[in-house]
Amino acid sequence: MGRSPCCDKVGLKKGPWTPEEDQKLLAYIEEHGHGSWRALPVKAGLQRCGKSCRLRWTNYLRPDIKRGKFSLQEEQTIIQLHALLGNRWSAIATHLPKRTDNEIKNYWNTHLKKRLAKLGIDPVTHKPKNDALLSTDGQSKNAANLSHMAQWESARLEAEARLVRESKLRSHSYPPSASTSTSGQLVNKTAWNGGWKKSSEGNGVLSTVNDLESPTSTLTFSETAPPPVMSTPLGANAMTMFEFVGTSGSSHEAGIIKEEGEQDWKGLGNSTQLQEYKEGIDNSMSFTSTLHDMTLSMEGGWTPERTNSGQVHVGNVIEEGFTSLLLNDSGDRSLSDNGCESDNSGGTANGSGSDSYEDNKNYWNSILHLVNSSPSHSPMF
DNA sequence: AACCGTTCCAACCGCACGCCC
DNA sequence: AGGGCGTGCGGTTGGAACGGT
Repeated sequence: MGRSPCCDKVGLKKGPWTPEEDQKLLAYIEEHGHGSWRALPVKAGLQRCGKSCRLRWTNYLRPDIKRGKFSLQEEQTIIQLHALLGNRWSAIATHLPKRTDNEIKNYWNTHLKKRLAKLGIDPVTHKPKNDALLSTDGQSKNAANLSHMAQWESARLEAEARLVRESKLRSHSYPPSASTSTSGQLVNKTAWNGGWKKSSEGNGVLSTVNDLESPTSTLTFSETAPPPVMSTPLGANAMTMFEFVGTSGSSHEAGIIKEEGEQDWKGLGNSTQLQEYKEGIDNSMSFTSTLHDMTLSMEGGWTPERTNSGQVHVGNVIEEGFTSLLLNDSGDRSLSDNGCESDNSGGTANGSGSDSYEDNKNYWNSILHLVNSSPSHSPMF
């Protein structure tokens, strides 16, 4: 199909946005909605191309954006989803409410990719770089099965992400929230695009409101109404998976956000916890899965756990398990050539191949569990 | 203090795709 | 059917911030 240049570049400003520009853009969108992005700059009195305005809005000024450090849970969600979806940042972003694809992409490239690499896990394939262990007997076949399943799930998620985007476009009931701009401004709005209205900071300078919740503490998922489409019997639980992400509750107030989270990663890894993780999944987690008809039989007990209860409990079990798995090799520890295989099981530290295999299996287990739980947990389902 | 290398992220660029005429 | 338009998406980059020497 034809492609037109994004805009007439002559005379248009590029580079960082100034507070004044932000203000103009916000004021216009709050009053009129964005409408046609191409037409917006002229109407809003901005010397920018529409694309730049759209980006500034979607990645920064939009009120329903959570900024600040990623929580441990968010990190893990990103890693798990990346294992399934690859660099489909927008699809991943649909699972992380209030995070933009750009932010997730940046975070992946600057933090998570390196961390996985450090662990000896290929950030592209999410397999151990030393893949010899997987190349034998039925394991490669299992990997192929998983890969096939991931592709299938990926396609499904993509379609569903589209649906959610469409439904979001139709939805216009946003609650009050705050967002920050680069200049440190805080903007406080109550409506957007038919629903948003500026909350009367009449002086033209959007005010700093000290008592606003910090960006990382404003995430409450009741704010985002489930899309009208694709309701599930578990609709009310749709947010379960993310409920603890960035809430003002324990994790945030306890400072368990990224930097501290990294410490967490370091502190959690040991074989006992790995075992607890496995047991925890067996005992505590139940899934309603769109994949439940697919049997994935991995050697060594790789079986999808599922009950018929329809109840979903995704909590710290999987988080900690995944954390343990990754953190055995994270942080300050220098990795030898055998990378994750050296002592992934923490306390055991025997570097046996079977441990590596077990850990890799658990790594993928955790990912599979995420997939299993996603359809009924994520905001879009 | 000055310099230099690294990290991080906001913003840009170009392609792809869907919709409409 | 095919072309134009609008927008979404993912890759890349520029420069500020930071840390080390």
